Amino acid sequence: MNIGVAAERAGLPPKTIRYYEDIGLIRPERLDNGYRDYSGEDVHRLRFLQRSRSLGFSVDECRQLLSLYGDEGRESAEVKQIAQTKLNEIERKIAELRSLRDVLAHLVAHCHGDARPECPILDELSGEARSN
Amino acid sequence: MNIGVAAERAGLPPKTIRYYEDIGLIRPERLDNGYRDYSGEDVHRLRFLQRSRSLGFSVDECRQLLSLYGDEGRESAEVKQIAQTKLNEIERKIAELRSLRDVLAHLVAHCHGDARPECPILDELSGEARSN
DNA sequence: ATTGACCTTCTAGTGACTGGAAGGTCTATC
DNA sequence: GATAGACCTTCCAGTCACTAGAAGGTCAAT
Repeated sequence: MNIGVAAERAGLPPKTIRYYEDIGLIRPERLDNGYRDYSGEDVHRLRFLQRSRSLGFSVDECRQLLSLYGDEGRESAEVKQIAQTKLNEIERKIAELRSLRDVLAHLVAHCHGDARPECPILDELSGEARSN
Repeated sequence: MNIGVAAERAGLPPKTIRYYEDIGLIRPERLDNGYRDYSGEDVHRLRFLQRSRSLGFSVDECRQLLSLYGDEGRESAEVKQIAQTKLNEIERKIAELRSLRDVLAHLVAHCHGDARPECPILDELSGEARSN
């Protein structure tokens, strides 16, 4: 099938699929006219990629996962390790964003937000914060 | 003062400071030997940038904030608007990451993580998930 | 024959830096 | 005066994961 159909089935834009080919994630057949020809298995792999990317795995992690997926002799421990590491990363990002949010929420709450120039947000950013 | 000293005082790498100059965020004087010469005020602006970047504002938002900071006739409402928008973005990102985390944590919890190849994580990514 | 939708490759741009190369300058020491 | 080392300069390229756009080829239907 053509890239447009494969794209729709995989839930990925054609441009992204060509990019994935560039970086060696998939190798579809080619027709005589030069068009890429995707098999059902190719679409399967593309969906795998779409799902793992949307779960926050990097392209390189997706490459590893895809290779493990195709490896009959894999050990699930290896997959779990990758997922656990990603989970830890996500936890760290959440914690970081939460503390950002707290600081920002505090600043926003203390700014009048009117026509006057006085602004605790700018004061804080400039390092001239009056305590609270 | 030289860029190295300014960098240390602002908490930014020299490379980043040169980049900020490239994109027009600061314009230090130049000495006869071609070296950049940072004033106390320059360092102040750099610290402002360091702080606002670390709070999650994009460089363009920092540019706006910096311009508001230097504008005597600003209205704090405008600053508050920028910060509130950023706050909303951060909230959205947190929510998104939390749902990612939940999915991933669920998968990790259900993977044996041993020497066998069976793996619910891969099953899910491939779309062959057995319910739970 | 022509239209329009599809496909191809290629180049370049995104954001916010970061690394490295090649070379100039300053300060201190020998 | 020579040299070493730490600093400074500019410029180019790379990061990540695409995405936009240009120029052109192919296909199916009218």
